[in-house]
Amino acid sequence: MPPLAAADAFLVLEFVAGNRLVPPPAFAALLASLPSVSPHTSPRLRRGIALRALDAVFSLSDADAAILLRKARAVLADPDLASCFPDRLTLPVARDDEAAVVDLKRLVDVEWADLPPSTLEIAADRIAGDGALHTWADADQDTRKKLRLLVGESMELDILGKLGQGPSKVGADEADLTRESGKSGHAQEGCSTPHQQDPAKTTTDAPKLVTSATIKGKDKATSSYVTGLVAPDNHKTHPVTGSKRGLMERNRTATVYEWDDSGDSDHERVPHKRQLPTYKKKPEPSFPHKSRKKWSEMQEKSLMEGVEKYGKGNWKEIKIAYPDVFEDRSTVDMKDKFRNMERH
DNA sequence: GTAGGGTTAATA
DNA sequence: TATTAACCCTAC
Repeated sequence: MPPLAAADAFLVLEFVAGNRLVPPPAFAALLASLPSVSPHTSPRLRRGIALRALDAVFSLSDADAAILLRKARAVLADPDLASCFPDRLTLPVARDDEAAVVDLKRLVDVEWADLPPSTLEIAADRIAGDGALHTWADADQDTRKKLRLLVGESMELDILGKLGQGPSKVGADEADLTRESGKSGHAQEGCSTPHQQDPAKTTTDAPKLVTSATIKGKDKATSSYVTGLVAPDNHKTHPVTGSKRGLMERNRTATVYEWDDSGDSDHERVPHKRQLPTYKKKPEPSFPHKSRKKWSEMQEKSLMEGVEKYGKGNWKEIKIAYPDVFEDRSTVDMKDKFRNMERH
């Protein structure tokens, strides 16, 4: 895989840094494997790294409350963090150290919950979330093609349906889309959302925190740990609709690995001989097969009608002709069903 | 995108 | 256990 461009590395890092579920070793490995993201940093990225530093302090199981407070105080005293937590996140004054630690943990939880969305999440929201209608309405033919690749046909159907532009405009029906080509496309602008950058800061500043030891050796690292997280399988069809899956849709056949962060601290690694963190395979998800759906009388009747009207084998035309009836049936389903019906 | 063989789950 | 409908896989 070619190395990520710095701007793309920023997007990945900014997203992952703010995800508390990503364990420290995985985050450290990601930092090491990505190209330098300087100077593309953001308040979210700095806050994410700062909160990770505090989480690292609280993860010290063998330290008593006084030690935890001292370490947390050191993190909060870092000048780089002052701008991250202007108001709420200050060392609480409590009756004793243990109570203060509890209070601080609670404040850290609140800060995690209040992290602003990442640039990637904002972009995703614009093409498939709350902002999707506006984006799709403004998109021209070419832009919609790109958007379709990202969200998948079923999501596109949903969005166009809400726009009142029926399902016949989707997919192969390029003629309809062509009629709209006069409009100018703005959707892609969403992908170039300002990165909330602070040009004065660089990521070489932020990692002065607890994670600094893991960041120092990052320049020459080439391992791409994240590539093993999810297996791309987007050439397959959608498990329910039969349509092509979008890049943003969950792939039920993907294998998911979890980082095992037990006893693996980065500073223990030998320079230039980086150790891959161990990982364990997650149990299979609980949906091994698409649940069997019996064909309704309406579906059977419409299928027969469609075959009479459009001819056997023109499953796609029939599906388009009865969008509501065959919403949850793929053309393969329809072919199989008709074959079954023919046997009687 | 479609056809046809194979597999699996539900039902008698 | 046999049958059948629904679903999957692969070649074209």
